[in-house]
Amino acid sequence: MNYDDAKIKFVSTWGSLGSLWGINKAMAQIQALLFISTKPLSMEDIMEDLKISRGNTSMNLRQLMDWGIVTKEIIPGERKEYFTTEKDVQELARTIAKERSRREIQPVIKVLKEVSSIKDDGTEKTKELIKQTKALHDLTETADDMINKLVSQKQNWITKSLLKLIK
Amino acid sequence: MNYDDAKIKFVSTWGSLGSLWGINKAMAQIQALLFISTKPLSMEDIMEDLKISRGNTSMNLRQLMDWGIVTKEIIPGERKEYFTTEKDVQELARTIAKERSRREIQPVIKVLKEVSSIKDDGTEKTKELIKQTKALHDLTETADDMINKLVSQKQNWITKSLLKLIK
DNA sequence: TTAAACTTTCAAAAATTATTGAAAGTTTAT
DNA sequence: ATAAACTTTCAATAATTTTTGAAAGTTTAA
Repeated sequence: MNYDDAKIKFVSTWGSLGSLWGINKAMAQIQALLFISTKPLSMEDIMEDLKISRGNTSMNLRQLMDWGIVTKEIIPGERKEYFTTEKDVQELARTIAKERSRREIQPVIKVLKEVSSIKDDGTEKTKELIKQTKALHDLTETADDMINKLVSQKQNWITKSLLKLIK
Repeated sequence: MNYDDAKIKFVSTWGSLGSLWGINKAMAQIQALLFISTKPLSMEDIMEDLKISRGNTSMNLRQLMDWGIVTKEIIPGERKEYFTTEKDVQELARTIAKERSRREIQPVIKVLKEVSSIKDDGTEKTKELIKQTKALHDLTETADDMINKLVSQKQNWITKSLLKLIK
């Protein structure tokens, strides 16, 4: 496989993985493109490479900046804006995990807490609802905590030794 | 909040969380309904409760069974089929993590391995592609491993002590 | 202040994904 | 073998999400 094929394969695979971390295809592809680029890219560059419209590029770049994954790079003397993505995978993972937690997991935890706190009226179905949503609440909270803590270890050694521990 | 409101809130929240674990709304809602039900439910019951069509119910129940989360329950003397879901959250999480890994993460790991193994032709861009996809490959593999291992601990104490370790 | 270079916005169109419902299929009882 | 009770399938439709492209907006240079 040559460079161009590998690049296309990587960008499209990473794009389709977007759903896994809750973003759309174009957004994931733009990030992928920046991730393997040796230099900042302009909107032109991205549109051309991914064959997507200017509007689409603009909107998705904005979202990526909202996520804190992509930053605008001002190149002195240049009129155009250039973009780069976080190049360190650990840091990237940390940012994504944090954002997903904030955007999606926290609100669910809140609802689960609410629902599992309703008054026990003594009926079997109420008892079951409370019991099951409480269990889900605990699990979700623990998992969220763990992901955030693991992923925020900047040094990799802790992760590695943890992995050994649980093997 | 009374039982009915709590139930509706839980089912719809869990449904919208479907995207987080990669399944559609109806599928997640059916699972939610079964999760808090004190007894197995028939297709009729589910259709009526969620106000969805017979076809939709049938297809999504099938998918839930494919995931290994829902099982058919035969009730002696009854003609209808009844359904239940895994009631233990730890086991549920284990099953979901395993399936997602198999369906989505493994194929990506495979592509990352492929792409990061292309021949280094000495150019800067090729070096960058190889370096970055390799880093992503390692991260993805480690994360996948970790999630699977953590989640497959049936006893909760390990999880708890791990959490303490990394706090 | 003007105009060129560039970016953002957003209504409309296209693409994708989910849902319906009725016909076809299956199982069970008699 | 028949019919009733039930489930599955799938083409058509509906809902949702993504993308486009052109007009409006912004910034910079002269």
